[in-house]
Amino acid sequence: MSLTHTEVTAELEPCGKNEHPDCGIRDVLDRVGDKWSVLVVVELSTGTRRFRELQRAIDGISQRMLTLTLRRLERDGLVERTVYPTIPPQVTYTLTGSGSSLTHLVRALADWAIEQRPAIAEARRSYDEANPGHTIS
Amino acid sequence: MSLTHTEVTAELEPCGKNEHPDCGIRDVLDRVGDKWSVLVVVELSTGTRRFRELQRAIDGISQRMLTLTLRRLERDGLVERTVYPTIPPQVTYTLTGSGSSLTHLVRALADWAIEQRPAIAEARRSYDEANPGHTIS
DNA sequence: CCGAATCCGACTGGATACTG
DNA sequence: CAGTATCCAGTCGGATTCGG
Repeated sequence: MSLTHTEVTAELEPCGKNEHPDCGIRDVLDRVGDKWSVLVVVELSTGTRRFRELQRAIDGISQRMLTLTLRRLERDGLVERTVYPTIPPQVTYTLTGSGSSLTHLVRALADWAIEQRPAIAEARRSYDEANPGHTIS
Repeated sequence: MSLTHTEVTAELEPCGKNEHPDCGIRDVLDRVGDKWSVLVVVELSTGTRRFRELQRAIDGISQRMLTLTLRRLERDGLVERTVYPTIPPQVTYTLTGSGSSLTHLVRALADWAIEQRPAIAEARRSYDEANPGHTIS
């Protein structure tokens, strides 16, 4: 549960450097940074959900993306998939230990986003005002 | 600096729900989840950098992506851009207050990634072994 | 050195239809 | 219900070229 921040941070820097093209953290962070993965993890942080429940809860996700996201999370051992051979079939998803450890970070990130949102919105507004027609976003 | 986790977390859940399509946090998290943004922030967490320094430090980034990433970060008020009208031109980038507050989260995320990497790698291995030819990634 | 602009292939992801 | 498969428009991002 405790994230043991100590000493591990020392290994952080070389990850983006030339001398070490890809230390394998990239693909892990990609999972975290994924648009839908975060929302799925947040939704599952409350408890076990079925496929349709997730789709209804997460606005705008297609069944294709939900399937892919869940498969990837399952592959990474963050989500456990349980199939009940009933008719109609019933499948439930729940966070594993690794998955719920991620929840705290996701929440911290969301808190940060909520906290910084006004400042960021204002920064964007003034930037766009100072640079009209500057296509970035 | 303190992230005030209290009470803010309560507003987290509705963000992905149907009743609230997009509460504006999405685009903020998109910035965090961006592949290059994270690396740029990490690199700048050490101190001020010039354009070419960043490009050399971050392996694999094209000048186009570096420019776009820096512009977006600047637009969001996370990075400050300073131009020295010398010849040849010199431009430096440095994290703002908001930017460095993000650093801690990014580090926590990187720590988590490093910590979970072995488990995730093993989970992927066993998953791929159990599901051969199952194109996901 | 620090970019902007254009081209273009590759991948993403939504819509739809179909299976068990 | 819980997926899989196919199609296809939109986007991302690398390579290249040019300018200040």
